[in-house]
Amino acid sequence: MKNAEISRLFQEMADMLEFLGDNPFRIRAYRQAARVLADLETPIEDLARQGPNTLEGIPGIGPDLAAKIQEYLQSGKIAAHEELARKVPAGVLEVMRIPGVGPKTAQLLWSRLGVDSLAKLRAALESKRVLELPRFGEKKRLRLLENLALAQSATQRRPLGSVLWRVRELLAAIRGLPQVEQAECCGSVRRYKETVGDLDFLVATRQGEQVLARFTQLPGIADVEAVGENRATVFLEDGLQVDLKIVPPESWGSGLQYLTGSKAHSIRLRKLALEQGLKLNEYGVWKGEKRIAGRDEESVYAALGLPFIPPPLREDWGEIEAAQAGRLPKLVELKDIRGDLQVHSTWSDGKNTLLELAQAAKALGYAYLAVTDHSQSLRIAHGVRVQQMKQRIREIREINERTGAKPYLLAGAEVEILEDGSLDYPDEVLKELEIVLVAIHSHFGQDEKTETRRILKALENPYVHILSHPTCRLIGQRKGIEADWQKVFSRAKSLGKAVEIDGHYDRLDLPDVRARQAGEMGVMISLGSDAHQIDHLRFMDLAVGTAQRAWLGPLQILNTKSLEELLGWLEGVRES
DNA sequence: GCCGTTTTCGGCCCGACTGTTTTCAGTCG
Repeated sequence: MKNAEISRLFQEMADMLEFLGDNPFRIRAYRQAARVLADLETPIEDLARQGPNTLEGIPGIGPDLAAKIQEYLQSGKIAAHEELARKVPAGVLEVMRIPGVGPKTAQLLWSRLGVDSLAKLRAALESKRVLELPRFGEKKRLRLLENLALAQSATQRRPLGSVLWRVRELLAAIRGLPQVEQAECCGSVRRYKETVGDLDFLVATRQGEQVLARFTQLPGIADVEAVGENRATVFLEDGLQVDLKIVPPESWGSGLQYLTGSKAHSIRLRKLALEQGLKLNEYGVWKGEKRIAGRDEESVYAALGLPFIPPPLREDWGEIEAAQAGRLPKLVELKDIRGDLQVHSTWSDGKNTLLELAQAAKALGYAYLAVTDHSQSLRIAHGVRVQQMKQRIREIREINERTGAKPYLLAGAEVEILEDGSLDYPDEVLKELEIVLVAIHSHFGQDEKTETRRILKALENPYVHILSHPTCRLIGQRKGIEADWQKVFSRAKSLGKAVEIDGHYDRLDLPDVRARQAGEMGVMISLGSDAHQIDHLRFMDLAVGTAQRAWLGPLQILNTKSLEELLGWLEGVRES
């Protein structure tokens, strides 16, 4: 799939055109096309095969860019990209990525001081030669030096789950400030996007300046980048950027909408407003000078003739059209979840005993919990040996008796899919288990055909219920395996089996786009926290958020079923 | 460069903050 490659080339072309001072709307067109390509679920080469009209049918792709995509697919390059690369020194693009350096500054630094790398930028800043440039003073010099250091340490987007505890802490601190009427964390966190670039907090208050002054003093804040009347930008000790935006209480809803984004979604809304003779900004929906909505988010959408669109859908992935047509999905919510279908105990690599897990699950109000310890060949995780299995199942039953099966522990396993697609337990063991997950933890490097065959073989074992963390990607660390997902999902569908969204913070696997594809094909989706200790059970929240981003409703999710329904489903899989 | 039940040409989302200015350019979200 070449979508990401072409998207990156268009992005670079936009950067280079910007550096050269080209038409800003042309630049925007390249960025828009880059975004659309990156979000596309279908391989662009499949669409290209259906003829030129199909490519031009993609919003944001016109005749020119369609031709460039074809050119890349045929020749592996885009002549216009190479043409631009000849005019723009390679290192200039990374200089432009330093916060505070835009195209104009980069152009100035390059043409006057020959800056075409981060090393030369540092030298120019440290030697103070930059002060010769127009609109360049000492403050700006120091700020850029600081940003350069920060950029080189921590500007990567991080997994959502790795910042959530920080979000809760900060939100509590902000809500605790005097004069704060309402506060929320917005941005990609509120949309449950799998990675987070920065944190965006919104506060409703009439005393913005006082709130901002206190906010910048909160513990853990290492550096204050900017503070005005209405917003502040700070950095935490680990380099994470945090923005806080102030709106008056009557603008709380429009402020939420604005700060939650996504940018693409907001731009669509603003255009929609203009078409209706209205204006949308963070302070409200306006008819001339008069604010006609903004107190809450529902009113903002209503003023534009739309039902409320839940934040996880706000990506311009068709949610606005669906809203206009009255076809927004009813999304699964955390409160619909009756149990967790992937957890690990001390029988393998988990930190808590079966009993502790049962008690923690009870506190969450779960009706059931599938204990899915690793199978024997996963030595690193102390996989359960065949000869231990009888004893383990006996202990699970004992605990069910002790607790009155509240919650009911299902005897399960996360069974290794071996290199050739065979499973790590013999069928005699599998059939003793009430729920069988299968997963890949090794031999990731196989080609797409081999990997697909491997997964299908595992799925076809009659005792298997669920394909766990299917792509095996680790966010920011491992790309994941190549497989023909269309084939995998279609086989899962015909076998009546489920695929999982693993909510563990570094997995979120299936990813949103793939989960949406599976859901559209009618495959049952199972949610698991993949908890290895009791406080990881809350990763279910991330699994649900990802399911929402995949447009999934409660009926498509296996663990919204009651215990009886679930047991019936599990048996049904084996009978068919 | 894209797009169009107002348009095939003339538009293209909107506002805040900083630093260096003396009214605003550049950058960012």
